[in-house]
Order: sequence, then C-alpha cells, then structure tokens
Amino acid sequence: MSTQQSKEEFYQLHAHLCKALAHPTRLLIIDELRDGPRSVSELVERLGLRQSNLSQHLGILRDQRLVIARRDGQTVYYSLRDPRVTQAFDLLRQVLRSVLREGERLAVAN
Amino acid sequence: MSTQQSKEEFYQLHAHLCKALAHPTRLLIIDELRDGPRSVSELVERLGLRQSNLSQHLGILRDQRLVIARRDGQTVYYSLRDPRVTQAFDLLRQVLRSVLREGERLAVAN
DNA sequence: GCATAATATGCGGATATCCGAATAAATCGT
DNA sequence: ACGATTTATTCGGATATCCGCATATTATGC
Repeated sequence: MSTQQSKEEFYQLHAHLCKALAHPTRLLIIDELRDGPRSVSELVERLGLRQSNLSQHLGILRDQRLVIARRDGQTVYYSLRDPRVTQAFDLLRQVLRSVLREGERLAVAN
Repeated sequence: MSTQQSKEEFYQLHAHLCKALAHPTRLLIIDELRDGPRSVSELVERLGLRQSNLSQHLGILRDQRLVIARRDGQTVYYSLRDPRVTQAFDLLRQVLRSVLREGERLAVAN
C-alpha cells in the first residue's frame, strides 16, 4: 500500500467505488459512455432524465474518478477514465445473466 | 434477453448486484472466501463482527446469489458462486489503486 | 455589462440501509 | 424430548441516498 492507509480504509474506498456503480442510472450513464465522450445535454436527451439529477449522478461518478469531465466552451464532455471499469461492469453482467438463467431452470423444475 | 425483462429491470438488477458489493464488510467477506469455503463462526472470528450483523451481510450476498450456503450439521459453510465476481472485484481494486496513485502524484505536484 | 445557454450545487422530504439487541429456527448429543 | 450450539430473522432508531425544485456557476455572443 503506497500511501499510508489502513486495511479498513482501503476496503471503505473500494466500497465507495462499488457504491458509485450501484445505481441503475449510473450504470446507464457508463454504458452510454462506452462508445466515446458525451456531453451532459446529449446524455440528458438520450437517457431522458432531469438535468439536475443527471448532473448529480455524474458528480458521484466524478468523485470516484470513474469518469473524466473535459470542458469545451459551455459544454462539458464526460468520458470513462479506465477501461477496467467497463470490464468489471461486463463481468458482473455475465454473472447476472447466469444467475437469471439459473433462476429460470429452477422455475421450470419447480 | 431470455426471460421477459425490460431494459430498466435489467439495469435495476445489475445495480442490486453492485449494491451487494458496496459495503466494506461484504467485500471483506468475499475476500475471506477466496481460498475456499468458510463457516459462519470462522468468519465471525476472523472478521471480528457480531454474529447477527455477519448473518445479515451474508443474507444480502445470498439474495444476490453471490455466495452459496451449504449446510453440514449445525454449521453452514459459505463459498463464492462465480469466480467472475472476484475477477470484477480485482479489476475494481486495480482501478482504485491507480486512482490512489494518481491522487498521490497530484498531491506531490501541488 | 447583460441576457442567454449549459452545467453544477444546495435544500428538504421521502425512502432505503445499517447495526445492535432480542428472538426464532435448525441441528446435535444424550 | 430437552438443553446446548450454530445460524437466521425481526424490530427500531440512527444514518445515508435519491429526486425535484430552485438557485448558483461558468462560458458565450452582442
């Protein structure tokens, strides 16, 4: 551990990171950023959210350094900071799908 | 999507999965299960938690099918259901470390 | 400087999560 | 069947998250 950091603090930070991913809207945002940067207004339009609510969610993703904001004039473009985030995203989605298939099997069996 | 499931519901489920990971204690539990199954009492002892609290967290992980409970007599052994969960776990941890290194660089620069 | 556009932030009520204490449920030995 | 052991669940108060509304901030064009 490079910086002075207790085990507890590290797990806390890891949990904060996960918490930032633990909301449907924020997952939608991340999915929307896969193909490249998007401005806030683009995201508002594509996701159909109130602007303030979207900005709040973007703020949470920003705080955890999951996304990067680049300003060009009045518009701010958001992009993903680290491809490993989407990798983790996809792994969990695979797990989810396998859980759903499993549940289906059991549903048929019972 | 095999089962009847709207896009919104799917993202909701994904978020629930992430939420289950979004707590330091539950991350500690998952880390503890990497090397194989552990009984509840082993986990209580190794993590130093109240038994009820640990069971609550295990329940959350169980509900999301992140862990499996196997009963042997009076003791219940928990194990990880899918290695992809720990893979996702590790990817996020790498992201976290890189974020911390970055913060350190900036701290030194300023 | 001022009106406008794009984005961010503060506030407050509704809802969800967290933890400890007490209690229930399951299993064992006798 | 009864007591002991291990694990799970319920309840309630404290704390945190979420969203809409209103307002602030930042940048542009005139």
